[in-house]
Amino acid sequence: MRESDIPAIRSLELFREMADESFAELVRGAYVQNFPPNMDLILEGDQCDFLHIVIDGTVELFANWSDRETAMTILRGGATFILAAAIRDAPNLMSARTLERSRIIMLPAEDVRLVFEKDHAFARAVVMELAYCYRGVIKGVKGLKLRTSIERLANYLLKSQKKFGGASEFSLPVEKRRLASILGMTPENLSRSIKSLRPYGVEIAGQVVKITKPDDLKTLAKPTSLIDDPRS
Amino acid sequence: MRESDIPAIRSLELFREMADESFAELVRGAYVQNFPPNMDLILEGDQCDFLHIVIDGTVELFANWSDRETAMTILRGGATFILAAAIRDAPNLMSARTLERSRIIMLPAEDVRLVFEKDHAFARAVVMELAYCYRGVIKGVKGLKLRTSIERLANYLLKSQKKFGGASEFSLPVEKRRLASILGMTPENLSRSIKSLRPYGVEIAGQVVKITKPDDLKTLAKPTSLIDDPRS
DNA sequence: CGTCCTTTTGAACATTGTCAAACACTGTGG
DNA sequence: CCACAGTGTTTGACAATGTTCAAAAGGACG
Repeated sequence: MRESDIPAIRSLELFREMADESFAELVRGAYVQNFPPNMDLILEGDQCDFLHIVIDGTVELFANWSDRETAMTILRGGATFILAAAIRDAPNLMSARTLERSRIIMLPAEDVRLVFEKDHAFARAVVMELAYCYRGVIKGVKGLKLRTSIERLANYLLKSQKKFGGASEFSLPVEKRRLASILGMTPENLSRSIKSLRPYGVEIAGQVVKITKPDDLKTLAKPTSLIDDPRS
Repeated sequence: MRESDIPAIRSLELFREMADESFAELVRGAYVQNFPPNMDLILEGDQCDFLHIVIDGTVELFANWSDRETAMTILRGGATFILAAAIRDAPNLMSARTLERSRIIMLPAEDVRLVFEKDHAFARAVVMELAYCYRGVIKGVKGLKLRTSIERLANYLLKSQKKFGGASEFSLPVEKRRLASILGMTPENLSRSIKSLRPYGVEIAGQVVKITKPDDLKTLAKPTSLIDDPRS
């Protein structure tokens, strides 16, 4: 790995508070690598040898069963993946692939477990991160089980809008067919759901989203911090 | 709390390895309480003051949104709940109620965070437990998104059978309408799904399940350790 | 310019949910 | 012990939601 990567890594929440010595130990065995788009990184069921962290780019976590596939989540800079598997030394429950050209850190899972034992600050950061991920998945399940697909889409749009600073026009950060899978529907169904949001001031042309009646959309979406707030 | 509770608590995985001193500190502020059935324990959105652990009985975690409700999971002896919220000092994402008369430990969340800082063995146990819960939820999402309701039911039955030592006849440990909610369907739909499993050797009368053609059922259910194995 | 992939559209179909009513089970109080 | 209320379960008819398949339209890229 390059020397120049180190400051960026160190400034990630997971590593920010830990002792220099422990950080050095972690970094010693680490790889940093660039991957092209659409590259498989890990395979569901494989043993988990490395904790992965996205520095730059986009990674999709997905899962398969019986010839079906579903997108579980999409990760961008700063996100960790397969932390739980690395900690428990258990097989991965999800596969991962890059969607764009991506830069990724790989920390040997064994080093992670070792440093976890020694360094309190790191242990705390790991627990915080894991609890954060857990809560993220719980929110996802609540959305899936309590909302219709149109409601999920409406809330997704409002959340995206917030991420883009509340602008009334922004660009979808994901392909529609992946978005459909994330939201738990087929691409065809997403296409129709988008149309059915038109009376609520949603216009989507290509990747460009325009929300002209945010209050109407919110009335339909009924967002709540207990499902839709990524922090909290 | 009673002195007589202490050995049972100590033997839980979460506390087994920790120092006597730390354990004493945790137990000092703890409550142990019996609750009648159908008692609300915590409410979604509330601040999380106590880590809860089920000693005996049954607890349902559930969530609400917009006049709808869904069962998230059902917990029995030994299970912790709202660990993630306690660790992060964040609002609960789920509500909890007893289903049967239940005995429950409540540890002040602040004590948990304090002892986590001091005691390595406890910190490790917390991370392990959290990673375990995380993986459990991920498996749940995979089931929801990759399987039809009949497939979920089939796998649920096979899992239950395994829990009962593989007996061809056993008794449902949950009310059907709750099971329906756990599996992500309506009670009516569960009732019909049960019928549609009859050709696969499933007979359910009241709470009594009989599985006469396990191989046929498995062919339909296609269970996999990456979704259906509670450990791993 | 053509090829490949995504997106959209339409029509048929399958699955799941809703509503209303009947039925079964449980526990209570007469 | 029985009648009864209350709750959970099942059934039927129907509506809503979501999927599948096929085909056309639109974009990206060599």
